[in-house]
Amino acid sequence: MAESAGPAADETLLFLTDDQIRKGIEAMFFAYRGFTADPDRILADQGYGRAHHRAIHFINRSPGTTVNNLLAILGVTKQSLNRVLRTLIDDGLVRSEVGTRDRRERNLYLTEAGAALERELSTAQRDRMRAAFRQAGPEAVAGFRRVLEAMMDGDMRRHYMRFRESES
Amino acid sequence: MAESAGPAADETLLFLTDDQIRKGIEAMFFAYRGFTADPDRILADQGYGRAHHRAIHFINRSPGTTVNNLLAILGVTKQSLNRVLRTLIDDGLVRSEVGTRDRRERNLYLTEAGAALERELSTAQRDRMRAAFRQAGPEAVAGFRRVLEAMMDGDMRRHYMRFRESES
DNA sequence: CTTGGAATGTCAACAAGGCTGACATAAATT
DNA sequence: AATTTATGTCAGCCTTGTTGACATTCCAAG
Repeated sequence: MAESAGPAADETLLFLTDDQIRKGIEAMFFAYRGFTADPDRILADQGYGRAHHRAIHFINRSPGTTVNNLLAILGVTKQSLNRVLRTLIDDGLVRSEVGTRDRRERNLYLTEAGAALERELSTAQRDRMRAAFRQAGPEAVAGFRRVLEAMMDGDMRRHYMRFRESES
Repeated sequence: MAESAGPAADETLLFLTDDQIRKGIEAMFFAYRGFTADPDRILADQGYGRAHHRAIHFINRSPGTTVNNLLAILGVTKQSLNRVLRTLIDDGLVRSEVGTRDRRERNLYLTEAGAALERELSTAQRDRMRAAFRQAGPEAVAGFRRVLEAMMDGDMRRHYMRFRESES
């Protein structure tokens, strides 16, 4: 188009200037701190960390999931996950059952105590998210999700979408 | 209101259901991985980590900033920041000047090499962010920012806003 | 002007949680 | 029977968070 560099084009693409993008980057950085702040506090009290939260969250989301599945979602090594999982199992928050279909697999479930901690963590995190959602309004929330989905890596989007469907 | 639990209310508040919120939480988790993936790869090649990226980013954003200022923004202990800063200074990416007004302070600047790495990192990160922004559209971007701003802790929002103003 | 406290930065040591590599075991598959 | 797959474990490394101890510098109260 002849006037693609004209003022009209500049105006419609203002959200793509380096400055706008940089603001988006910092927004992401600062918001993620807030996003994890409340669970982090609770976890610190119990001697756990963010890694434990992630494991608990995804075991709760899909009870009976296997170690391998969890590895793919969390994107860490089995050694790293194993250390976290071991403490959760030893502390009686997670139950690991030998798979029935394939007995090499371990199916992971939250125990009652694990579910209790999960509720405590997700309540804190949801409260903040809910407040942010309410304050921003429904259309902002839709935009928020659209941008985040476009920002994911393909693999991660697959895991995200699979969940969205299963819970539609 | 009498009909606050009626179907109309349910519909307008659908974005506040536990399910919607949980999707927001997972979107945040998966998107943050994508957000840091590209810089992480570059940094790993050079033997640096995310902490170095953060320091470089904020020194670039406000040249001459003090260590104390950086501490407040990054939300880590001075000892932790110092280690990262030390390697950056030793490697000639950051210059630390004794403050003129107050000689206890150190004013931090990127060297030419530091600025070059900063450009490499921010280009990678901006490219992904720009693609996500373009794909989602301007209204989604506005919503994205509104939700993220509402999600920040007060302190962090202050740091975020201060920057937004200074770069208006 | 001196002295005590506050601010700032550095050094040392430790912990969490990533990583790699090597290896064992059991079960499924070919 | 041999191979592949899923899982677990040991050992060791790195980054990046933490505390504690300490040096330097500034400022303000006496």
